Amino acid sequence: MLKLTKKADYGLIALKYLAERPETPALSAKDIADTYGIPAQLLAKILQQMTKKGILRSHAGMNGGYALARDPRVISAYEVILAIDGPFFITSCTKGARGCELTSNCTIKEPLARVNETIAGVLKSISIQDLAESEPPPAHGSGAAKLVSLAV
Amino acid sequence: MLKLTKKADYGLIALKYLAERPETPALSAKDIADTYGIPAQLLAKILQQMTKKGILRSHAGMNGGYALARDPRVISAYEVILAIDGPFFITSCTKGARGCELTSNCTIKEPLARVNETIAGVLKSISIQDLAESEPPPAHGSGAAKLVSLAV
DNA sequence: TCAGTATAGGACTAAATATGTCGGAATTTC
DNA sequence: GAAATTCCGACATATTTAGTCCTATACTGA
Ligand code: SF4
Ligand code: SF4
Repeated sequence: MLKLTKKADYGLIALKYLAERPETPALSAKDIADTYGIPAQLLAKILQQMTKKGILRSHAGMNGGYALARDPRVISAYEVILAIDGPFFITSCTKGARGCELTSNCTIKEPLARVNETIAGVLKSISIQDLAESEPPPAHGSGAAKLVSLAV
Repeated sequence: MLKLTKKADYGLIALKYLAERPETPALSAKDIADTYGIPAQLLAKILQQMTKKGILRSHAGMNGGYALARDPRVISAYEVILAIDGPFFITSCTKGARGCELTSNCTIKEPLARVNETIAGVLKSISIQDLAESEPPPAHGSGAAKLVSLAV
């Protein structure tokens, strides 16, 4: 419940890895997978999905691989999760077609939709750059503090 | 991914329903389940779990049922989710025993732990009372605005 | 005291989702 | 042309979620 999929997790790891190596022209899925012990074929698919969504650039052939398509500061965690796992909803109802049958008479749908927006906002406020920068565990509040407004 | 379980959903619905009827001494699981078309036995278990965690009071026998154990203002959505679905973690690693094998050399674990705390904070800031009050869809920002500090 | 109503809880099944694998085709470099 | 690599769909497996069944226990009121 309310858990990130490993695919999204893997995707974030890979992006962070790429963000930390801006000089390298490209890294193959296998390279990254081996570094972290992630199943190579699975990671390959994840990178492909991100490529389709414009987060990565890909290049086939020898010395090919993937590179960030944009500055890591303008790639949000939200965007990554969206690319890998599809639309982001904490409830089952908003999930397009076969949602929840209670949708019509459910009374907590609206409040939860706002919670959903808030969490999405949190995720949107985090960039790949933020992940890459937080290498040294900050003593206390060293990172940039962000304010998220929540209306319930 | 990052989706609330239906059990937590059902639990919140039931609590809201109870919060809106402070005068009634108790409502049975069946009553609530029938009102919303939720599987009765499933809801019963959910209510039992919340009773064990001290969110509800229960009473067997005729005219028995469940009632809020505390003021709805001091029951948070976080607490409810915790009672129903167990410890709240968006990542697999922090999940006690059989987590993720990457835990040792994973570089995004720490940042994600902070995201986890932020989301938990959002959930903690929402009370059952908030859910019950938001009945009339507010025009815009009618609800109490809350600020959540996020350090990445 | 007994019948009816309700909670309590274990064991189980079924459905859905997440995770990982296989096999092959297309692309690029050397 | 051979090796490295992305690309893509179909498949298989594992885990989680959702829901059911059955039985025991507790309380109420006639
Ligand atoms: S309709 Fe209500 S119960 Fe169904 S998924 Fe949406 S919020 Fe949850
Ligand atoms: S260790 Fe890293 S990859 Fe594994 S679950 Fe935690 S954050 Fe995700």
